[in-house]
Amino acid sequence: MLASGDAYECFDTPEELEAMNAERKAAGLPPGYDGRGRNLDADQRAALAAEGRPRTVRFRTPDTGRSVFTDAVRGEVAVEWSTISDFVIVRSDGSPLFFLANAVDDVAMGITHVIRGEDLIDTTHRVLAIRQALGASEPPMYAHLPLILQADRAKLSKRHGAVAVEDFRARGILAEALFNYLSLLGWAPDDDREVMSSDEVVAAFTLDRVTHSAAIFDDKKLEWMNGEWIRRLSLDELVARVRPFATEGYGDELDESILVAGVAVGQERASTLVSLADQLGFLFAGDGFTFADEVWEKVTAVEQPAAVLDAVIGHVSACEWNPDAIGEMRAAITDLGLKPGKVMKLLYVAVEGRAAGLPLFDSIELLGREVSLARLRAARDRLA
RNA sequence: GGCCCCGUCGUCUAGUGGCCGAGGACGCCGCCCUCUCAAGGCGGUAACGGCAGUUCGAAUCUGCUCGGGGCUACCA
Repeated sequence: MLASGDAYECFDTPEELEAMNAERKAAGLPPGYDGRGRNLDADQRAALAAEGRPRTVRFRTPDTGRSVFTDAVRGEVAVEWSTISDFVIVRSDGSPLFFLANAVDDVAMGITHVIRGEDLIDTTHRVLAIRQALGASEPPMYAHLPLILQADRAKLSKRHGAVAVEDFRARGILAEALFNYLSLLGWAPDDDREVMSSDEVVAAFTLDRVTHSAAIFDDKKLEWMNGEWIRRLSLDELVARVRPFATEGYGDELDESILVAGVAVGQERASTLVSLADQLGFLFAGDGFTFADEVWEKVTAVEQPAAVLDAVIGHVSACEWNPDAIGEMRAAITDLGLKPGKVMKLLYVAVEGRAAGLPLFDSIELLGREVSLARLRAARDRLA
């Protein structure tokens, strides 16, 4: 490109370029290279190089005409060459800039389709010009996808929120859900489907249905979708996904049957693996079990809390051992003239340590009669 | 500042001149179910940025305007 004149050597110092842009700004001109190094002859270049000045290579952009390419999602995209000044393609340390590397790499690898973010749409003109100067034929098909923005409409950045897949994984988001959610940002199938597997998305995807405007990332919808996927997983699969979080929180020696049973109960409503694992805590607390102090006052501020606990203790110590039979405790509560729903939170705190968690009757069954009674009695003692 | 891209409910979107007095989903609100709730059921709230024009007819076409984003580096 140097030989053909498509590119030329420059010897400007950073200070000079800075001064040039300051001047242009002061004169009301847009920033950009003024082409001062364009017409140096060989002797001048040699002299400047001899001075020890930094050497860069700039691409010579046309002074007139337009650059046009057809984007698979946006159609024809054009820009006047006069608005693009000569740009650097080789740094003073000899390394190539993105535009050059991009063009060369795509040509070398025979790339046929370039599908990327809309933030690169303007650079396409430069890359295309370099390809042409390189003598490459048949430019690839370009498709620029809309950007994903944060709630404040700013570009998603590492400084705000989770943007790395590891962060989503750590939050207990399933890969299936993240893929599914992301695929629906800037694209939609021609029917009403939303919860789709990657195979279904791949089968339905076409570039012409890609949206044109940027999309804002909605965590709420992601979590909803994650819940949908948690419900779709087989129990074995879900247990495998939850296990790491459970062992991290409750130790490596977890009772497998309890874990499986707990996950089965939690699968119905959980929205993330983390929240599901979190709800399992009371099953593995052992002697370290404690009530949530912050809610104790509130849940005990009901009618006859002591009588309720006594009645439930009585029922649990004698009933058959299955959720339905354990659930008969409601009758015992009703006998006291109380509505079960009104005092149930007290029992949740007593058994699970918190006012809301896995369904109580299943939880008591999993915990076993002995442990359940011990916890109920501990709550009763604390009341007194 | 210049250039480029974009503009339908709070959010993701369907919609390509009449089927739209705008559909779905998340969220939110209410009710129901109910042992808590994060699940489920039912219902509701809520949008074509604005102004001109083209047309018998515009969310859909054109212009202007306003708004948002991107690029404009010896970042990628």
